[in-house]
Formats: sequence, structure tokens, C-alpha cells
Amino acid sequence: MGAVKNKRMPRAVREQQMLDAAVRTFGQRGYRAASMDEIADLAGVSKPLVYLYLNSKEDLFTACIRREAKALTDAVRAGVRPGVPADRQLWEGLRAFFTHTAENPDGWAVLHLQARTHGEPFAAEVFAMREELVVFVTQLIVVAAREAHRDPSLPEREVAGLAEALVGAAESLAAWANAAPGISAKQAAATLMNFAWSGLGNMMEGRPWSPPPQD
Amino acid sequence: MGAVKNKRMPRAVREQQMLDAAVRTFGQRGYRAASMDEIADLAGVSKPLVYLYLNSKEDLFTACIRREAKALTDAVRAGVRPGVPADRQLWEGLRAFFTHTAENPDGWAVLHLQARTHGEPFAAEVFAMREELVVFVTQLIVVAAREAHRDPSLPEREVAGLAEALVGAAESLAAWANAAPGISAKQAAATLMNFAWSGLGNMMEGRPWSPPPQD
Amino acid sequence: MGAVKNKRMPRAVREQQMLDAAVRTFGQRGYRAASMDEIADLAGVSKPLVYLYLNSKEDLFTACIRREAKALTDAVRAGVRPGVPADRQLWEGLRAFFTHTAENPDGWAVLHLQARTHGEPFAAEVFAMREELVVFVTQLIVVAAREAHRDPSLPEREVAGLAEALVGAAESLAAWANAAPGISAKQAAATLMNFAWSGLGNMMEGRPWSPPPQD
Amino acid sequence: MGAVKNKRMPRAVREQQMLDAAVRTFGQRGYRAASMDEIADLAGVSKPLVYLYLNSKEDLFTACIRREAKALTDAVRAGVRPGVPADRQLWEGLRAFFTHTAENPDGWAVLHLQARTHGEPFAAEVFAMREELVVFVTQLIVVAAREAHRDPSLPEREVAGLAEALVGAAESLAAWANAAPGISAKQAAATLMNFAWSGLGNMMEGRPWSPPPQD
DNA sequence: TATGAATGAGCATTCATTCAT
DNA sequence: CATGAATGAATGCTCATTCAT
Repeated sequence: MGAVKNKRMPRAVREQQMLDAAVRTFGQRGYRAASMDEIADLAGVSKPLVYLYLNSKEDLFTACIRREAKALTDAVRAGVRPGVPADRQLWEGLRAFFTHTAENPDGWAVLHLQARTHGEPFAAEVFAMREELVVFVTQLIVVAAREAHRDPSLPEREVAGLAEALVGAAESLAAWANAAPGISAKQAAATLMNFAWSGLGNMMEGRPWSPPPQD
Repeated sequence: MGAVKNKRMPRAVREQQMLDAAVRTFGQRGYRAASMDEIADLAGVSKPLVYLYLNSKEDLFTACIRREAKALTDAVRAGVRPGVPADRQLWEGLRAFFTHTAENPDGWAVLHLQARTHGEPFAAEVFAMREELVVFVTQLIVVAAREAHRDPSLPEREVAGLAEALVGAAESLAAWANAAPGISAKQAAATLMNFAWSGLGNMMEGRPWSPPPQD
Repeated sequence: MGAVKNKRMPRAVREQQMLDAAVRTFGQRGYRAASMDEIADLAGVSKPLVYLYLNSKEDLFTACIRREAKALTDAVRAGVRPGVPADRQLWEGLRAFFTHTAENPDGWAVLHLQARTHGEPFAAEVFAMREELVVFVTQLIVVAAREAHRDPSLPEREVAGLAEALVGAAESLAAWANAAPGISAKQAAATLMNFAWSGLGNMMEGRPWSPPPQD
Repeated sequence: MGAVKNKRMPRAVREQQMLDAAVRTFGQRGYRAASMDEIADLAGVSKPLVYLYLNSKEDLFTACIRREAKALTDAVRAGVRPGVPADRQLWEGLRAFFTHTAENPDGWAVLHLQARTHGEPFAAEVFAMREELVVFVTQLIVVAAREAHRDPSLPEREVAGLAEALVGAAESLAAWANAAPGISAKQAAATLMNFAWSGLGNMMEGRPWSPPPQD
């Protein structure tokens, strides 16, 4: 078995152990390739107990997705201070995002890779979380436009596309930063922030965005 | 069966039929959920013939990935005219990319969703293709910097990260454009080009990148 | 849960509650399909308590069979007045039989359908009850023959067969009367009594048996 | 394995072997207690082949019911000569019925015990067969009444009840004759015919029905 | 070139039953 | 008197893969 067998634990604790094991297994093997046997084993319990508490493989997977989605959005929200300027908020959010995904690779794999590839119901769960992030970014873009004292002339659909592109780039970079050794969460965030805020054209004109000195 | 049964066809033709069926099935059901039965049926042949020609499910999946990866990179390359300025080349590449993925949703699903989620060997195949695109973009960035008559002061790793972010954003937008009705490949390309070249900051200062008029 | 949870009840009462729940569940789902979980739940107790009182699923099923068998034979016996003529006794017994089975469909299902279909030990229990009824009917036939002032010329084995046929017909009609709406216990008893006493031949000669007027 | 392994048989043959094994297993163990493993083993094939040919346990059971029901009704029909008088036809039908059930105890157990106890869909299958027999008997009763030159004064529902009782008695006696050693199909048929045609009352008056001498 | 016949191995799920309190 | 926590052992079903023709 994969864990020390602590017998007779309260239900809530056992459930978390099971979710831990499930996230790890789903993240590494994939939804279909992960077997309930392996998950139960890794959690240090028998299979029937997993079913007693979490009903089915589908329900277990959904529970994993929900837990990890909440953990990620909570982490991003907790990393952003509401009062500061929009670009600053974006920067903080990105840092929190890259930090969390780096620290929870299996959870991130479940959300980013597995949940989207195994049927509507699961994809819908991640989609909801993703929308939260997209909305958050969209608002920041709008606020930033207002702060720049310019016409908020960007049409709505355009803004949606930009937010989508930004979130997509972040998701992609998270995998890149995890794979490439020596890329810290901070570096990943800086790269993306630069790209998003200044654009390639500007950067090459020697006018990059630069992170606040104390970060 | 899914196709008219034409007996005794040359091997090359049969293989393409099988790959067509496989890409469609893998793209829609996922690697594990796709059964060899369904693929053989959809291809209009018996299962043993599939094995005779393509050896195993893994090999078949790999063959799908390779074919679709080649088709995508070929499409991008074919869409870019070598002589033109770097930003123009980038724009053309993005258009070709979004057009191809929109026209081959199953192939794109195989590459973007399935291949990365089912183990190292398959992920490595897509990774190779992705690298081709990243390298292509990286070169464009370097050339653009040179064309801007500036020091290539961007450190190499930084450039790699930018290219990565751009490709990631493109991949993400491909899914978005496919899902949202009414978003054309051209619109998606424009959104991303604007975002990448000018950056959010510039765009809000009223200095967006704008596509060449004749496109 | 299926019943109000009254804590701390005397054992005898709890046992009856469990048997009630078990008869209902076994009767409706069948022996194998009935789960101890469902029975315990319907009885409003925890599973270990069911095991504490009734030992095992087999024992529980046996207890159900015995209780229902006794209830049925008691009902038949109670419905028959000893002093009256044999055909009259048979008529009273049939009425009691059809009335009881109509009022206890789950119990009757346990005896007639479930107990006989799930292995020797259970079938033997019902067989014993059935024998009681067959013996009762056999005696009535013998007495009737004597009352008719005829030689008891019917050989013993023949009489046994007749009783068997009568009981079998009754069992079959019980299901029929329960299924067909509008067939009362009395009607079912009359149909069978007529059939058994007069026979088809006689009935068609216009000489049916007729029930006593006051019934 | 339970049978000699003859490899590579045509599908139709294998299917019959599987049905043979299934009828035997279902008849002896019951629907739920019978395992697909045991059936496959007894048929001398692997489980997947059983599923390939018969789809599911439910479908397999249904196939058994249909085959055995058809065999039984065919046997009864084949045993009855259309031209002869009604009581003679009934007698021939009963003989064929008892002979067939005695020769196919497992098939009879499937129909009489198992199919009726495991859910509506299965019960409906047997019900259909039973109805055929009931209709057959009902017609015989009507014809007999006409042949007796009497008013067909028996109301329709009454006749239905009589036919039901007769078939029920036959079913019950089939089990009895199978269980009691030394009771031949002919004896069982005679007992029932006597009971049904003459009635207990008549028999005790010394006026039994008697089988045609040549039988 | 092509296929009907066949299987070993694995997987999600359920259930009767017991232990510790 | 009563229960929450836990499991060993099946069971129905599917799938990738091969053999004989």
C-alpha cells in the first residue's frame, strides 16, 4: 500500500486522503488509465471505502476537479491586493498563478490536461473556473484602460479575446515553466507580463514593462 | 460500417482511410475511450487488417499524431512568404494556423488535447512539432529586433519565453475561436497579433498594431 | 431511512420491524437483489444490529419464510370450521387462502416466488408448509369420499396427486387474482371450487357446484 | 472447463452451446446466482465470446427464455391432433406438456421458477408463452361446451379463470411429478385430466373420466 | 489482400459481513 | 442496546490483440 495505514479515521479526514491520492493518480496517469485500485491503494484504504465515500469514479474525478479549481482560484485571489493599480494587480495575480501551479503540478495536470479531455461534464467544471479567471482579467483590462484616461474604445468582444489569449498564454507557460528546470514562478510571470503589457513591438523599441522594484 | 466496403485497395490508400477514421475517433472519444473496433468499423475494414498495417493502438495513435502534426506545420509554412517583413510573416503564420485548426478540428483535438494527456511518448511527438513552431516564432522575433535597428538586447531565454507564450496563446485561442460561433480565423489572428505585437499597454495608448490593408 | 428512529426498543419488537422490512424487500426485489443495506435502512436500524439479531442474510430469509408460512397456514386453519361437511370446509379454506394472499402480497411473493427459486434449504421450508396444506386437503378428500358412502376406492397416490393439483391450482389462481383487477378473493375461490368439485365435464352438463347461499 | 474444447466452430453452433450451458446454469443456480464465468466455462468458451454473441447477461437470459418457451409450446402443439374431440385434445396436450417438462427440467425451471422472479421484462416473456397455453385451453373448453350440445352459458371471465386454474395445476404437477420418483408423465396427465374433467365430486360418485384405451 | 473466431487480462462496482467503540 | 468505519471476494463487462484460413 502507498501510505501508512491509520485505521479508524473520521470520514472527513479519510476523504481528503482519498482526494489527495486521486489527484495524484489522475494527474499522472490520466482519467481512464487511473484505476480505482491504484487510488485506493495509494490512499491506504480498500476500494469499497472509496466508493462508500465518493460514489463512483466520475464523482471522484469531479470532486478532484472542484477541489483543485477552488484551490487555484483562491490562491490567485489571495495573491492580489484590491487597492493597487490594474497592471500591478495583474502582475500579482500572475505570480500567484505560476506559484500555485508550480507547487501543485498534479492538481494543475488534472485541471489543464485531464479534465478537458474526458467529456463535457468534466470540461464544464474547468470551464467555469477558467471563466472566473477570464472575467477577472477582463475587468483588469477595462480598469487599466480607464486609468490610462483613454477612451475605453476597445470593443467588448475584442477585450474578451485579449483576456482569453492572456489566460491561454499563462496556462501554456505554466507547463513550460514546470518542464524547464530553473524557471521560477517569478520569471515566468515577468516574461508573460512583459509580453502582455508592452507587446513584442514595444519591447524591441526598448520600452518594456518593468516589475515594481520591491517584488 | 462507416464506409463503403471497397475490397482490395492498394495499401497506401487503405492506410489513409484508417488514419482518417482513427483521427476522427481519437479526436472525438479520446485515446483510451476510442476502441479499435470502432476505428476499424469506421474505416470499413476488419480489425486484423488495422493491426497488419499499423501494428498496435499505440503505433496507430503515433501515426495519427505525426500525420496531423506534419499537416499543421506544412500549412503554417505554406502560408508564410519568406521575403516579407517579420511582423508580416508572423501575421501570415497566425492566419494559416487558425485556418488549419478550424478546418481540422479532430486533428487539432488529437494534437492539442489527446496527445499531451496520454503519456510521455505521445507528448514527445507533439512537443517536437510545437518546438518547430516555437523556433519559427523565435527567429521571427530575433529578425524583427534586428530590423528595428536595435541591439538584440533581449536575452535568449527571454525570447524563448516570449515565443512560448505566443504559441500558447495561439493554441488557446484556436479552441476559443472554434467554440465561439462567429469568430473567424482572421479575427482570431488579428486579436492575437495585436496583443502580441503592441501589448495591452500600447493598445490602450491608442497605438495598436494594424494588419496590412490588403489582407 | 424508511422508518422513524425509535431508539432503545425491546428486542422482540425490533425483530418484527426487521422482518417486516425484510419481507417487503425480499418480496419486491427478490432474494439476491435485496441488499442488507436496504433492509436495515427500511427497518430504521443499522446493519450490525440486523446481524446481531438475525445472524446472516440466509437466516433472515429463513425467518421471513417461517413467519409468512405460519401466518398463511394459521389463516387457512382459522377460516375453517371443523364440524361442517367436507366440501364446505374446502370452500372455507380456499376463501381464507385467497383472502390472506391478497392481503399479504409481499409475504406471498416470498413464499411462492422467492423461496422456491433460491436453493434447497429455502425451498424445503416452503415445501413443509405446502405439505401441511396438501395433507389438509387430502384428508378432506378422503372424508368427502366416506361421506359419499362410497368405497374409498381412490388409491392413495391418486388422492395425493389430486390434492397436489388442487393446491397448485390455488397457488396459480392467487397470482392471477392479484394481477387481474376486480377479481375478489371470493370470486377466485368460487371459480376454483367449482372447477375442483364438479370438473369441467360436469359444469358443462349444467351441474356445477354452488357455494352455500349465506357466503 | 466443463466441455470438450472444440475450437473454431461456426457461430450458430457456438450460440446453441452457450444457450445449453446458460439454461442449465440459470435453471440450477437462478438468474442472479448464475455467473457468466460459470456459463462460459460450461460452454467451453471464454467469457468475451459469450458477450460477443449474446451481448449481456440479460440478453442471454432472454434468449434462454425464448428458446425454451418455443420448445415447450412447439412440443405441446406437436402432441395434439387437431381433428379429435376436445377432451381428447386436452389429454394429448397434457401428455406432451408433462413429457417435455420431465425431459427438460432445467428449461422448465428457467421458465417456471426463474423467469418469473427476476423482473418485469423476463416475466413478460413467460407470460406471453403462458397466454398461448391458456388461450389453447380456453378454446378447448369452449369447443367442449359446444360439443356437449349445451348452452355455452359459461361467462367469459369464468372460462378464463378455469383455463388459468388448469394451466396452474399442470405447472404445479410438473414439479411434483419431477420430484416424486416413479410418477410418469402419463400418470401425471391422467391425474390432472381426471381432476379437471370430472371433478372431485364426480370422481367420488364413481364417474371418473377415463383415458382412451389405446393411450 | 483480407477476415471470422477467439481470448487473457483488467476494471468499475457491489455486497455480505465484521470490528472497535 | 446500538453504530460508524472498514474490507475480502466476487461479478458483469470491455478491450487490445492474435490465430487459422
